[in-house]
Amino acid sequence: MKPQLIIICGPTASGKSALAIELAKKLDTEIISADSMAIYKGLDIGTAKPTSEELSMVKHHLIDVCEPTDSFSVSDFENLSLPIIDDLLVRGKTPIICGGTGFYINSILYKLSYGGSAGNLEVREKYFELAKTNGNDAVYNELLKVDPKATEKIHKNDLVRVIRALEIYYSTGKKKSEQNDKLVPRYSYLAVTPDIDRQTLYQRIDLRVDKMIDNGLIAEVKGLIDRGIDKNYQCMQGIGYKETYDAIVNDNYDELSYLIKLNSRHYAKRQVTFFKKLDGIINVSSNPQTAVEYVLNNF
RNA sequence: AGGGGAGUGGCUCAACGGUAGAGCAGCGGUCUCCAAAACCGCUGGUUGCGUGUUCGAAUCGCGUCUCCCCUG
Repeated sequence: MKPQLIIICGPTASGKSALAIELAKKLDTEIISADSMAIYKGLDIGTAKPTSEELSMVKHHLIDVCEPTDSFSVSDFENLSLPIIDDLLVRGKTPIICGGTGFYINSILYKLSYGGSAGNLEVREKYFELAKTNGNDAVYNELLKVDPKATEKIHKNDLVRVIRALEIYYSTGKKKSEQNDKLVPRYSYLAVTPDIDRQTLYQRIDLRVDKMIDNGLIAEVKGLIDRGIDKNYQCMQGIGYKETYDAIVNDNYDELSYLIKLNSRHYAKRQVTFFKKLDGIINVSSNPQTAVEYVLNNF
């Protein structure tokens, strides 16, 4: 029985895209990008988007779907990706999900309730303010009052999650800890990740970052700044973007390359950790040709 | 060559007589609407080398090596 989806995930610079494109050509299908930064128009160099040539060879979805001024969240991703997947399935094609944002991939695989509410900016701001004036513990104590059980799984310093739990409570009247989602995949899938040793991966990251800078990353970020995009916009949180933004503002580029490489390494490490837990994930060769063969044989 | 300063974990530094601490890096992990985000944990050092003083030295003395600055 053929799996419904092929998932290609893994750390940044591991060769996911090349594998996805090769595979899509062989299977005559389309790619759905699961990348929280490639969704933005105008963020091209720093996100290592597929080239226009690659994009013309294989249809890619969920790249360049919003403006740099937009906010975007998992549920946006979920809402956009599911119909595309279903459409491809109806057309008899196997969707290839390719990306490094594990959280987004999870939103395809599992029907999660996400607390049943979107981000509540009012509550969010209020408690961030409280944290600033009275410390993280003060916010944590608030959560202890309304949803003590949620507190067991959230570290008190993890402000984002502590506050999110509060948002859920004050938006819906229900507790985050009462969510009982069953983690049953919506689709059957074959998930693979390129197998690269850490040292090689880091070398590839370094090379890629050098290339980004050579290819005009700074000019790209300057262009965004000229359009009024500042650090408060979500897209400016992307690795490569936030560091370049600071360098431009401070007019000091001494550590730019180092910082982007460093943050990319940390990110890659988190990705590796995240994808380890993906049920049934299979390590495949980091050589695209070999990996393609493997997938075709097991598909 | 003379004078001065510095040598502590991969890096930057702390401790200045009571048998070494931190930040960063590195490694591991968490993840249910900001996820390229946010957060947690762990491993590294017989303090350049030798010798002396002392109950006790990274800390003081002497010697030696290396680096930096100043003078020539």
